[in-house]
Amino acid sequence: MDFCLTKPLSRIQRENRATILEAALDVFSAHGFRGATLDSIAKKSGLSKPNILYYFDGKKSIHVALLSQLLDTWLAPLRELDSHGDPTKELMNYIHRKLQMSREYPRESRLFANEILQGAPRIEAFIKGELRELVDEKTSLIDEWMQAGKLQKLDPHHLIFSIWAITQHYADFDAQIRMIRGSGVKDSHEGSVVFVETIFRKILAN
Amino acid sequence: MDFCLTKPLSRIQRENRATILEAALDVFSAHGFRGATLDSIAKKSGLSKPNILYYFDGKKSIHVALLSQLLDTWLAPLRELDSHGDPTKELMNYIHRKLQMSREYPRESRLFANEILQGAPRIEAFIKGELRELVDEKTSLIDEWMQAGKLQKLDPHHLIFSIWAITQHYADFDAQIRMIRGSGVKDSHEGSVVFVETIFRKILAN
DNA sequence: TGTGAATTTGACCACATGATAAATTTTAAG
DNA sequence: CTTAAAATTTATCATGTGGTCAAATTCACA
Repeated sequence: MDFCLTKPLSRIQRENRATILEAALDVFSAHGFRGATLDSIAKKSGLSKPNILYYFDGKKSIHVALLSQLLDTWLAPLRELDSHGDPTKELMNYIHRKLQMSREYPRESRLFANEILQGAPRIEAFIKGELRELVDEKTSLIDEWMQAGKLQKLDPHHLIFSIWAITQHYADFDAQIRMIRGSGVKDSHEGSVVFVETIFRKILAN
Repeated sequence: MDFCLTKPLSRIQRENRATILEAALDVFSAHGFRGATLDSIAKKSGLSKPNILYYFDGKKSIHVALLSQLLDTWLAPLRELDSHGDPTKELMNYIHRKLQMSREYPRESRLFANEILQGAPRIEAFIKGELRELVDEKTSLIDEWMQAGKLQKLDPHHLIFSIWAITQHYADFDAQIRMIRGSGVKDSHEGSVVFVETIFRKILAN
């Protein structure tokens, strides 16, 4: 069994698929695709290995399900960049939402990072298609704002890359950050919000 | 055989160990530790699998050799941050060198990223020790500069993290960047240098 | 409660992969 | 050249892992 276009899922199907995906997200984000094993997913989910393969067509199928689930939510914040809003406010809002996603969904961020690190073999079509289109659209908008003198003139592609870089860094390199700052830091999240807010306001200011 | 503290290496030993490490860097950086196989390293290096195990104690041993080789060069730029130099110039120089390393050694960057993504299991001691000490030292220096009014006041830890985030992003997420910008970009490197230079000058300006 | 469908399990299998041993070839010093 | 050490290969092993299958169990509904 796998995705089912014809029949609605039963209660058990919905619950168990969700359980499996939850466990798989843990395992894939922590060990990468090759490092993840069906056994570890089975153990973490509390289901037997054959039972997992009853709900998904295979290891790849679970991975794909996780990725496509992720990609949907990944695009949302950028999509909401509104051409009618105030440029700085719109971009700062985007940055905040991206940072928030890194905090709330670090596993998803690492899953994505793992995939890109390895050359994005399984989501190449998505990046070259949907994502690229969206980025093209939004960089055009940002460029208009810049040409209109409402933002500092910069390469809008690099601006977006830098937003991704910094916000995702807090999720992807969390282990390093924690080891370097040690336990002597009170509110690690608030500090990053303030810092990111500060530097991007400066970067965008005309 | 593995590292040899007692005897100097023969010519063949030096050459073959270098050949193996070169091939292994390709494989480990592209597929992560678990995704890398001795067979693929053997194939890429042109040596037989048992021959590889004649030069290294095992897969782990090759990986450790690569990491420790990497960590040495990784610290160098930050170490050179000079307390007697001009603060802005020193930091901009550090940023440039870090960006240059991402361009010249993208495989090393990805090897490192892979390791951190998975919780840095093999270099925890290095990060909590040597790296953390160095970062503490340099953040203190940067903080002095800030308190002396020579730089914009910011959390120096976050400043360093943001430098790492942006510079390494160009190596680690290269696949994504290329797919999004497509083939219609002439000098992709020069653009990133200009952008990074611009935003960090602004960030640091008082 | 009875019945067929849905779900779960235990026992496997085939293959990839890290690693070893012994035999063979190559290297280099005398 | 000789010859012992170094280097390389062939054959092989043990284990982990993705995946299958038929039997057993549970579930949902009349």
